[in-house]
Amino acid sequence: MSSVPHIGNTLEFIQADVLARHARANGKEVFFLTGSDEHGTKIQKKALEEKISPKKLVDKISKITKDFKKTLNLSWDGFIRTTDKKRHWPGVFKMWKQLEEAKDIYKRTYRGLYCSGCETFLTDKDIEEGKCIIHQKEPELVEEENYFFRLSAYGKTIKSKIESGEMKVIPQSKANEILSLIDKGLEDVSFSRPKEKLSWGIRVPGDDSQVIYVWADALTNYISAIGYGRDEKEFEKWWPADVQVLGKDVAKFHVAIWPAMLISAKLPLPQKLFIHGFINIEGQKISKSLGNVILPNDLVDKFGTDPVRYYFLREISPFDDGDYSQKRFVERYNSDLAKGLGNFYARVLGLAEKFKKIPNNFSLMELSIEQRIKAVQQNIDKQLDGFMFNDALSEIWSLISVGDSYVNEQKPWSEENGNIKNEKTLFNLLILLNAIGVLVGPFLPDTSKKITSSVSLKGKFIKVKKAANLFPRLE
RNA sequence: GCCGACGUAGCUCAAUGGUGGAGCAGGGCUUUCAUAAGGCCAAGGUUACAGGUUCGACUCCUGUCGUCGGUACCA
Repeated sequence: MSSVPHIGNTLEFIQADVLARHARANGKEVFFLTGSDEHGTKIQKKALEEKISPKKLVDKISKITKDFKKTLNLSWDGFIRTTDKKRHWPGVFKMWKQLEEAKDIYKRTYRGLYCSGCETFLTDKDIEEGKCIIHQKEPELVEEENYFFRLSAYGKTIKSKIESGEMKVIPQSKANEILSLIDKGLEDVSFSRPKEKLSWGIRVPGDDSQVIYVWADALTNYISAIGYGRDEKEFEKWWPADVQVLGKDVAKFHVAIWPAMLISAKLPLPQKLFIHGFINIEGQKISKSLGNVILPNDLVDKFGTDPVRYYFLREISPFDDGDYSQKRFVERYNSDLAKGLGNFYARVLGLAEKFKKIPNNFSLMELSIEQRIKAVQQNIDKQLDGFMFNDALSEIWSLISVGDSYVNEQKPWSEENGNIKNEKTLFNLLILLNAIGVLVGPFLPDTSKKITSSVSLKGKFIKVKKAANLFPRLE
């Protein structure tokens, strides 16, 4: 990333975090990795514009990105920077060597139309009537020596891995886009640049005049971070990844180049690639020129971490582009969080606090409620397996409706019921509330903690302690 | 241009070829334990449009219109 991540870039952090927390809750050992790609032309250019060194620039961006861990309450286990010479570079060198050994790296003259304004080679769509669209200048024919990666050799294999489900690409529509590219035939890709053109990067092993092109460098982060090239035991423990979460803009690189590199290096492929869409703001694309960029911190300061997580998981469709709208946010917040979960919490605990002692006796459990909780649990597993964060959440919310209806039916505030009946009602409500608190954990970690620590199921009697309103209503 | 996806209630989205559903918003009724919260009920649709296949089409086929992607060195 060449600038500070906005809410569009942070969606995947939240999604990946839910997957990691959910897997941990199911007893799996998890390594949740993220990081920042810090090399490449864009960084070099941006640094020049800001009149600071590339190192200073990436330090700044990386620090801000790392702060999201706290802002968004993320649970990553590792954060890799591609400028990290100790942890990342050995993996890149090893990968390069493997590709060379497989004879998939070769030197070739690249001939292209170069625009000195853009400081890059132009493609057909950058050129109109022989001139660069941006600079209205005729590009010059430039030749340079590059190392190339034999991507063309791997199209067929990648296709079969996708079609057989060995590497699942979700959603299918994105898989199809790549498959049609493969059918047209993949071309070899340039994997290095002369250092005069691009100095900010990792030098090609054994050839000091060339710098490794950003994709070859950056994609390797997934394995360098977990030990490839420096701690093989650790690497084998974690690779292959169960899932990689990525944005649609980088789908092509992850679904074509990355698997090709892995196959060439004789490494297993990630099992799933989940590709999310983009976020619009009030129906418009995020763009600096429109000035509609929203930073995650702005939202969190205003609404809190869990509500922000909730909105993006519940309101944004996991596979298509989504929209952030202030109005929708407030609607969601009030209906689901304040009047839904927050009110249910206050309602149940308020009732419970009026009773001196609620026996902690599971024989009081209503079968229908118990079964409903179990069903929701299973459905969440299923929904998250398919990355349907929104549907998983509405499963949990259906339990709140069950609870609210149950309160209305049983009227546990009425003394006419007698103590025994009311105790049973409260027992069921507290079990239900606690279950909701647990289930909501991967999505809303803070809220989960607040709920579960309000209900203590340890002794002979249930102890309750009502905290402040979870989600004060917004006007 | 070529390839592909999509178009369903005001909004966000569901519906193996077999009576088009849910949540939210808006409307009515109702409860009082709770954050002027909860519950219940009704309403809301020519499934973009026009044809076709079929006993039967949101679903399959063709065309039109509209929206959005992909079209390789843009993190």
